[in-house]
This record gives sequence, structure tokens and C-alpha cells, in this order.
Amino acid sequence: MAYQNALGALADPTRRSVFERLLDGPQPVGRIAKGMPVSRPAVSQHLKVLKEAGLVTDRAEGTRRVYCIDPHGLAAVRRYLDQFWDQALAAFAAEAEKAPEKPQEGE
Amino acid sequence: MAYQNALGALADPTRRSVFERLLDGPQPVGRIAKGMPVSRPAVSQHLKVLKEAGLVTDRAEGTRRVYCIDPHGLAAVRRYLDQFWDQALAAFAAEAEKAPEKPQEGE
DNA sequence: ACTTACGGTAAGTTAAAACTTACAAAACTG
DNA sequence: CAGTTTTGTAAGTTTTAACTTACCGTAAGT
Repeated sequence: MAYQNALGALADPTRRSVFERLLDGPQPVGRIAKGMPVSRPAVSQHLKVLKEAGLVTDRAEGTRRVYCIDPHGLAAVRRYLDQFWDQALAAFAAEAEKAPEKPQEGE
Repeated sequence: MAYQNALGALADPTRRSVFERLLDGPQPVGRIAKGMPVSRPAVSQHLKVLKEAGLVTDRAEGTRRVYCIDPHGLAAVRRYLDQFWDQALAAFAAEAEKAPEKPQEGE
């Protein structure tokens, strides 16, 4: 599952709210949309994006559609960030040394 | 530093490229922009967003401006995701029991 | 079979954000 | 001091994406 999609999906505040609401447990669309500042179809569209990003799964339950957190998408983003963490620390450490002093010329 | 900004900043592919380029080490704007599919001012704007998100820092070096990875923004996003990881796993595990027919995707 | 509830999708509108060119400020160079 | 280099910012355009209303299919209840 591509981390790119998951990152993009979680970037939108409204969509993030939808995602976070599912952390309380699997819920049908109507329940998720209830109390949201946007319309029910908007929530459906957000769920579609989240699903394509591997962040949620869905299951039919009668006429309702129950959505649930899918750890795969979250894991993909975590892996992406972890991959760079050491490099980021190293780059920052290297910078910290020349930061306060005037750097030498030449390249 | 708000994880929201960092998340939004990393969502854009071009901006992510700028960020990833800095993982090789601190670089001035011109160097970063070189080889990019967008104009130099566009890169400057991306750097501004990354800076406001706490993902990079900048330092003046003569007429050049050297940008460097800032771990703080990255750390904020990691914390945000880690905070939900256990809950996500729990929600998924609970779901897996109800849907024993198709625990994984495929088809 | 008819009716009601639930939710996905289409079409269209509106708001945001990414990109471009043009310009201006600051600092080296000769 | 005049000219060049390097970068940030303003203004304006274009592309993207978020949201709304309207509609259709499917499943359950009477």
C-alpha cells in the first residue's frame, strides 16, 4: 500500500476526523456522519479516499456499511517516516555543529 | 509544532521531493531547485511551508540560504501516528473476529 | 409488492493551493 | 561603486480537491 496516498488522505482535517472517529471502533456511515460539520455524501467520499489509501476497510451489514480502521495504511506511513528518521537526525546533528559559528568558505 | 502542518506539508509530492532532497544534507536553494520539475520560486515557496511546519530550518550563508532537515516536525508526525497505533491494531483485531471469511484483501 | 432506511455515485460549484513571471532586497565580486 | 548572484515575495493564473444537491441501487420491514 502506497504511503503517498495515506499521507495525502490524512492531510485533510475533515478526513482526519473521520479516520479518528473510527478509532473508537467500527461504525456505519450514518453514525460517522452524525455530528460532522459536512454532509453525509461528503463523508462517503472521504471514506472512499481512506479506503483507497489502505487506512480503512469496509464490510456490508444489512443495508448498512460498517467501516473499520485498517492498520496497513498507518503502518505504511510509519515505515516511510521511520526510514528517514535516522537520516534526519544525522543531517540535523551535522548542522548543529556549524550553526552558531561562521562556516568556512569553499565547496 | 503542530503535526497537522507537517502532515499537510508532506502530502504534496513536489514538496516531499524537496524535503527528501535535504536528507542528503544541508543545501542552498539553488542546489535544491536544480533538477526539479518546477521553477526556483516554487521551491522557495515549498521551503517556506516546510519551515512553518517545523520540517526544515534555514540559515544564511553569504548570499545563499542553506536549508536543513529539522527533526522536530518529523517527530511530531511520528508521535501523532504512534498515538493511534495501538488503538488501530485493537480496532482491526476486533473486526477480524467478526469477519472470519475474508480477513485479508484480495479478489 | 410497496415502502422506508442506508449509502454510494454523478454533476456542478466553490474554495484552496500549486505554479509562473516579474520584481526587489541583500551580499559578494572586480 | 557598478554589476552579478542568490533568494524571497507579490500578483495573477491554473489546476486540484472538497463540498453540496440530486439521484439510484440494495436490503429490510410491513
